[in-house]
Amino acid sequence: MKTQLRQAIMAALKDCYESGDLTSGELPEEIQLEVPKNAEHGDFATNLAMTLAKPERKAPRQIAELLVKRLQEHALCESVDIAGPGFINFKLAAQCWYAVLDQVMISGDSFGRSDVGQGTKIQVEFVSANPTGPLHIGHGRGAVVGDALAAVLQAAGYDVQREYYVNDAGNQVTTLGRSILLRLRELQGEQIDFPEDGYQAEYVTDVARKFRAEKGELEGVAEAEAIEACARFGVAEILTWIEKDLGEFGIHFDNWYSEKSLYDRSMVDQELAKLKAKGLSFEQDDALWLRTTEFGDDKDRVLIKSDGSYTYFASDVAYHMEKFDRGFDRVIDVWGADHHGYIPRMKAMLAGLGHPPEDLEVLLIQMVNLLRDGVPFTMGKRSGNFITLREVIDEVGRDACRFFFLIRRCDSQLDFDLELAKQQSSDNPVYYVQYAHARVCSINRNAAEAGVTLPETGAVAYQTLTLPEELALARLLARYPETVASAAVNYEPHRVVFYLQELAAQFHSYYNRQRVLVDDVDTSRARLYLVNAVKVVLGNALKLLGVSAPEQM
RNA sequence: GCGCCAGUAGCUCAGCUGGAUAGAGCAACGGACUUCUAAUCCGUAGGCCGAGGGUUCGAAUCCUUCCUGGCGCGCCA
Repeated sequence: MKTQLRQAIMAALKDCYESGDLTSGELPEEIQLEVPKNAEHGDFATNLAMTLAKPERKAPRQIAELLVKRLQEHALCESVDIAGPGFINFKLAAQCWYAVLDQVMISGDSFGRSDVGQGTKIQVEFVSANPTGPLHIGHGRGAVVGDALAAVLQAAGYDVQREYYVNDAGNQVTTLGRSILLRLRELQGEQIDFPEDGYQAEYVTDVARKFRAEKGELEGVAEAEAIEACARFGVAEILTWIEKDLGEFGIHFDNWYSEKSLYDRSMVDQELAKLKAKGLSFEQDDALWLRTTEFGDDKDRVLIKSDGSYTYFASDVAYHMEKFDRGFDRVIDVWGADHHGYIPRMKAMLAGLGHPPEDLEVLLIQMVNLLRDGVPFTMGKRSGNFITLREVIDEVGRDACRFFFLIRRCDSQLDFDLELAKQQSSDNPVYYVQYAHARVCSINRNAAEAGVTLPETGAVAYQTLTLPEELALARLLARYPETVASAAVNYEPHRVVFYLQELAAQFHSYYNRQRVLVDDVDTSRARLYLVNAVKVVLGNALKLLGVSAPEQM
């Protein structure tokens, strides 16, 4: 709708210049159109006059009058008026807006899809929690935001892959192995002095118990070998928990990518060799460093430690280079905000290897402060005092939980009070939106009983719908595709959430003000058409967020 | 000390990349169920957009200096 109008204005303006009606000012390259906050001002507005009228700096009525004449030829505009300092308001003809209803009903599930992504191959890597323990609440936020972002990108025409990076190499895995082994020995009756730096939580004992049941006891096996066996078993076991929890949360990955496999395939050494060949790395104090300062980092970073082992950064270099080798045009990493200090070195590494740093976009997810009755939890994996994602889902419910995580811009912190989320579950915004969907379904059931059928096209609607709130609903529906597109381009899935709440609010308001099923058949059918268009959009948007759209509540 | 993110109604937050009189939801107060689901709606009240300066026709939005809160600044992952 906006695009159509913009094109029409541009064409009209061009006409004006070519015919010599307009001489002052310059033809702008693009017209900015805004939706005025106050609907009385019109459906769209532009500060075009401002641009054109310089240096007079006043709204030229002449331009507006010429424009309206041209636009009326296209039957697009009902009126054009000049308002405020340099503003021209375009009030579109009502049928323009009601035409949207047909678009919605014909497109159905695909209404809202666009091609702004132009098939760009993009990877969203998210969660990627270490497989050393169950997912906790903080992972949940990253999981939902990443998943919804991927869905929004898909809807906007990007070619999207969802990936989970499994950190199955490195110290933390060895620590896990050692912890399991100690618990195993404990189960075998040994007195164990459990170390401070081990994983102390209860689940480690569960893994040990399972290991004992499946693999028996580790008699006469060398310490290092035993730890390795426990570690592998533990990682595999915990990954199944993670996958299951995410699955119940409605999240599925296209690919699980093993860090260990990078080493197994010598990928890390290969990439480090490339860096060396480019003269980007150097040796100092028995360690290998990457000269990231050359590309804007604060200090140089270690790739290989003086004891010969690799840093996490080393495998990340290989991992990210490999992503581009796999053909992705752009790569998004969803990280906890506490990792933000890590971004400069990643960008530096990309720049060093000849990739524009913009190809990597890091989405930082701010902390979730978990509360119960206003009292904050302190969380820490090692101490074992943490709330798992599963517990939260079981307590709050999947739909409410997902919606709650998405309701904010991801770069602001989120207070998550379990008791509040539970107690206020009926006041939760998610039910508000779902209820709107259920209400339309209910109307449909009543319509079927009364023999009122849904019109094939919106023709009836155009003639019958005259109320301002009906027009407002149509206009809001028209905004949905651009909402999704802007959410994708800006990597901000929360925009869809706010749109949904607005749509639900307008629908509820309309529902309370006007009956859909009335004595007059034409009116009933026209309104039925309208509310079913609302239902389609509610359903599409909820699906993007991974929240269910119930038929009844 | 340096860096990143935030600061908008009593509380929790939007504000579409510079536009018109800054918006929702909770909480408060007053109303609406013999009518398609009251998990809803309507109304009232609530503001130095953290503070100062700058950029311009125009700033919550951009630049700058402070203040406050959170998080980072390892040969940890």
